[in-house]
Amino acid sequence: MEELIHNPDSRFKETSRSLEILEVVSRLFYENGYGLVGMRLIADTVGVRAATLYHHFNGKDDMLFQIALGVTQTFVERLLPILEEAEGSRADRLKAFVRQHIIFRWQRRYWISTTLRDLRALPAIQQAEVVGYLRHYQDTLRDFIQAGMAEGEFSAPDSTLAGFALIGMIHGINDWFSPSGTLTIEAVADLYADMAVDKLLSAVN
Amino acid sequence: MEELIHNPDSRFKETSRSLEILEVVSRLFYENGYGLVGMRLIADTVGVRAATLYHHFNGKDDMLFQIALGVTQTFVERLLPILEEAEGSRADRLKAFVRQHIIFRWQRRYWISTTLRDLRALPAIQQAEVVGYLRHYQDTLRDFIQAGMAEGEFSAPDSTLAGFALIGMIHGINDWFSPSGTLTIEAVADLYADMAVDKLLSAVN
DNA sequence: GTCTATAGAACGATAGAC
DNA sequence: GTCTATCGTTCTATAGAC
Repeated sequence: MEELIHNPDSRFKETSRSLEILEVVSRLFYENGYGLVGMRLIADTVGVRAATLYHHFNGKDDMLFQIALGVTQTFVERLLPILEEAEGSRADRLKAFVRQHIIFRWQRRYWISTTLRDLRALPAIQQAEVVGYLRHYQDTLRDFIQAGMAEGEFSAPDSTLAGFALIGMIHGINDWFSPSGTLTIEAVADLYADMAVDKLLSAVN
Repeated sequence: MEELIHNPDSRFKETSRSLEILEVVSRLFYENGYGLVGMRLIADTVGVRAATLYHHFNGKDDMLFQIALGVTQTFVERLLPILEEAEGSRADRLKAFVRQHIIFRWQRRYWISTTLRDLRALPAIQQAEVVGYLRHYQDTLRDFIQAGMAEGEFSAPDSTLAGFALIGMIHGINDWFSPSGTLTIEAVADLYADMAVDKLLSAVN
């Protein structure tokens, strides 16, 4: 298994030990599910005693919240701007976004899967903060597709549904992709970007 | 919340009390996650004492296994045949399958989400039995798309990737759909079937 | 920052009566 | 088929030493 890129979110820059722990925790949550992972298992895997974890985090749910908020904020701050800042036509920019989105999701799959799967275990106010970023992402993509439809570059029966269809395609990849298969994640990203823009949203036919 | 259709799987036909309990359990697992749902919470929600549950099931993991196997078997037995038995062209049959697939997934969303999210909590041999049905589903859809490409009715850069893209679109719906929105699940099913067949897999452009 | 020790509650599961 | 009672374990979290 390749190394996962460390989260460069500035919230962690002065406490890299916390980030190291969260890398371990996110993988344990991913593999076992939040509710089945105990503080003792986390401590054993990190290589400390359980009590030590409470020096770095307020509790198990605080770990989950930092994982969910960290990866969601980072996604919105680093990936969404591609839609406006990439080179070329609207179709070109959407393809660039889809490609980077897929690669990001694979690199951060432990954080992302944990977020989407176990978010409901958090208190409502913390859920709402994360969901706010997710909704902003959905809305931004819908508006981008809507604008492309108005300009005649995209075609879809409904911009909201087309946005969700595209998101669904992308989100499903981590459920089946394996780096030991015939395609790299970069190759999958390229083919999906083509399917999404040249087929699903095509205005040609 | 509307009533969910009862699972007609014959495994439950002589013990409908078990099925009633699993309807409650699947919703608790869906809302809280398998690991965070205790036998006492299940018993309280069903309206019995915790010990009573062990008359119907071997344990909590047995409940999860019956949910996962039941809904997966039922899907394969009832939905996959639509691909061959529906009326019309290959494109027509795929549209019918997509529509029924989406409606089925919404009706059985507690069972299905629990299955896909918490399957890894089961012993490996039980996981494998469920995964066998899921792989059969993926393979059948891939072969159907492949055949349609050979006949010139479908077009895609890769039949396996196109199959996963379609599955991803469909599976994502339950993450955002709400019956209180502007579209019914049947309307979403129709629009997605059109997007999948006339756009994503279109051979026209 | 990490440790030992432990509190207090909740966990899955079982025995045996009715 | 459901109950009462309970066993032994594990859980999250804290207090306080180093």
